[in-house]
This record gives sequence, structure tokens and C-alpha cells, in this order.
Amino acid sequence: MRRVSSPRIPHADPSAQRAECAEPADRPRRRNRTVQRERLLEMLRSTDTHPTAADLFEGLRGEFPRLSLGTVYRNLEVLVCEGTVEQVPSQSGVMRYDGNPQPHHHFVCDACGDIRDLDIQLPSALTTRLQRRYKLRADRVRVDFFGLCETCSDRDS
Amino acid sequence: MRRVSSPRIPHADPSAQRAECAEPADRPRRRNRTVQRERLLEMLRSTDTHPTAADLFEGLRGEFPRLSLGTVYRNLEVLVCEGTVEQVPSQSGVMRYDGNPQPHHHFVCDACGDIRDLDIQLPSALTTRLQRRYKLRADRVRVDFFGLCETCSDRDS
DNA sequence: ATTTCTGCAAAAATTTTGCACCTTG
DNA sequence: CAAGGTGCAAAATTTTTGCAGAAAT
Repeated sequence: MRRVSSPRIPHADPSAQRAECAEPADRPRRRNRTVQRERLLEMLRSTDTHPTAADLFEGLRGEFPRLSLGTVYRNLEVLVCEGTVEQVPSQSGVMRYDGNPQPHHHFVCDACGDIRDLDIQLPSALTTRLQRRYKLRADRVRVDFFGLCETCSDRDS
Repeated sequence: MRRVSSPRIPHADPSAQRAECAEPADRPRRRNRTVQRERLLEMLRSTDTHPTAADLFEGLRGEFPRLSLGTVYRNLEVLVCEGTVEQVPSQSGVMRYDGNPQPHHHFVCDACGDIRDLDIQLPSALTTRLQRRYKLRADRVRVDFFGLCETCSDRDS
């Protein structure tokens, strides 16, 4: 007999979230102010389009002709680790960044991929239920609604 | 005077979701059954760990020693387009796949990245409010709770 | 003076694609 | 046999990294 137990699916997440943010607790890292990082943050705060690293790079090239993508990525990492900026994984696989510090949710257009901020409150009962039913304590919730945005919806009809 | 309007942030989503799924309406594509695709789906259905393409590839290599990653990706695309499988973008940036056809939500562990299925109902009032407040009609909602899973929570304390 | 940051270029990681051959219906 | 699928390898994309020089404190 040659039945074999069905193969295991290994489950190794390449980068458990924010693990790389850990700092040596003894000597806290000192951070310089740099124009690049400052402008990057301003730019993120001035929009709600959830730009990608490439979007930001493009947007800053006018001001910093010698800017490099590496710098953008490195600064985004710093801001994310600080908690100033949030990483929003998108359906296309390209990472997006969100400079909106308020807790909020998103509407994602299935057609154009645009992500729009929503100011909608989630009933707190949900987190309580999660706790009771699953013994899981959540400190953040993210809600994504999917559908067609007004523009794409109009275009289709 | 040399003030310039602050740079635009271009916003081009590399792949507006599922656009590549479109079929020529006139001649609907015929699909062959293949063992590879069948087993891939079975594997996705037999777990709730939301495996990556690489995970699935690894898991199937025992059965199909000559399997290629390209085939895995191509079949995943087919299944996603069919609506049989859902793509779950993860916080790490690596795409994950979900074979659970029931609408459900997720708990994501901040430490290990594990994604767990939740059977929790979202109040339908939310979608209504979205419609009224934003004129946005959503046909799907995804809720992700974030926090530490039991294992990681125990380890930390 | 020391640590941090930048630009550049190379590398790594993930996903897509072209092509010749094999499979399915 | 015609359309679709596979494996393989090369390419495309996105993100990370090493290094030497520049900037910040």
C-alpha cells in the first residue's frame, strides 16, 4: 500500500510584520532630521491616494533630482517603524503607504484600484465578540470595502 | 519668485484588480482539467493557513517532482479569475491565497504573520451607511483584525 | 568626531512570460 | 487536430543591501 499522508503546507512568513523594527533597548537609536524624510512625510500627509514607493519617488524627483528609490524605501521603513505611517498591502501586490494618522477604513475600487479613506466607525461589540469567541485580542482593525468607485461605475453604464 | 506648486503624486495602479480576467465575451475560453490545477485547489481547500505560491509549490513538489513555479502562478490566476480562490495581500507584501469560499474575515498576528479565519458577521448597517454617506456601493467587505495570536502572546509574557 | 543618511549600483525576492513540447477534449 | 497546459529558463517588477562619501548632531 502506498497511500501517503497529504503533503504539509509549510507556513513561513518571509517577514513577520515589523520584526525588523526592534531596537536594542539599551542604546536607543538616534535619528537625524533630513529634508528627504521630512518632505516624504509631508507628501504622504497631503494626499489620500495611498501612493506606492514609486509614486512618492516620482513626486519628489522634482525637488531632489538625485533622489534614489533606495532612500525612499529606507525612509518609509523608518516612518512605518515609528508608527507615523502605515503600510497598506494592495490587491495588486504593490505596497502602498498611508500617512493618515486617524484610524480609518478603506474603499477599494475593483476596476481602477484606487483606495479611498472612509470615516466610518466599527461597532466595538465586534472586538469584544472576537475576544470571547476566539480568545483573540485585537488592537487594530482594518476594514476594506470593495466595489466600483463612482467614476468607474459611471464609465461602465 | 520661484515657488512651484507642490509636486503631483501620480497614481497608477500597476494592475487594476482582475482586469486581466476579462474574456472575449463572444468566444468563451474553454478550460481543460489538469491534475496540477485540481491538486492545487484541493490543497488550498484543505488548509486555512493562506499559503503563498511558494508554499503551494513546496507542498506539491512531492507529488509533481517536475512542477514549476510558473505553473503554480498560472493556475492560481485561473482560480482567482474563476472566483474559486481569493487573493489575500499580506502585510509582508507576499501574496497569499485563500481557498475558503465562505465569506469570512481574518485575524492577523503582528508577530508571526499568521492569518486565521474568523466566522464573524459584520452588521449590514455598515454597508448601508457607506452607501448613504459616500454614495459608494460595496459588494464585498474584508475585515482584518490585528494583534498577537495566542502562541506569540504566550511567548512574550 | 561619531553616528546616521544618501546616492548609486548590485543583489535578492517575487511574479510574469516566451517557447517548444505534451495533454485534453 | 485544435486549444489549452506544462516545464524550463529568461525577463520584468518590486524591494533590499553594501559601500563610499556627505550630512547632522
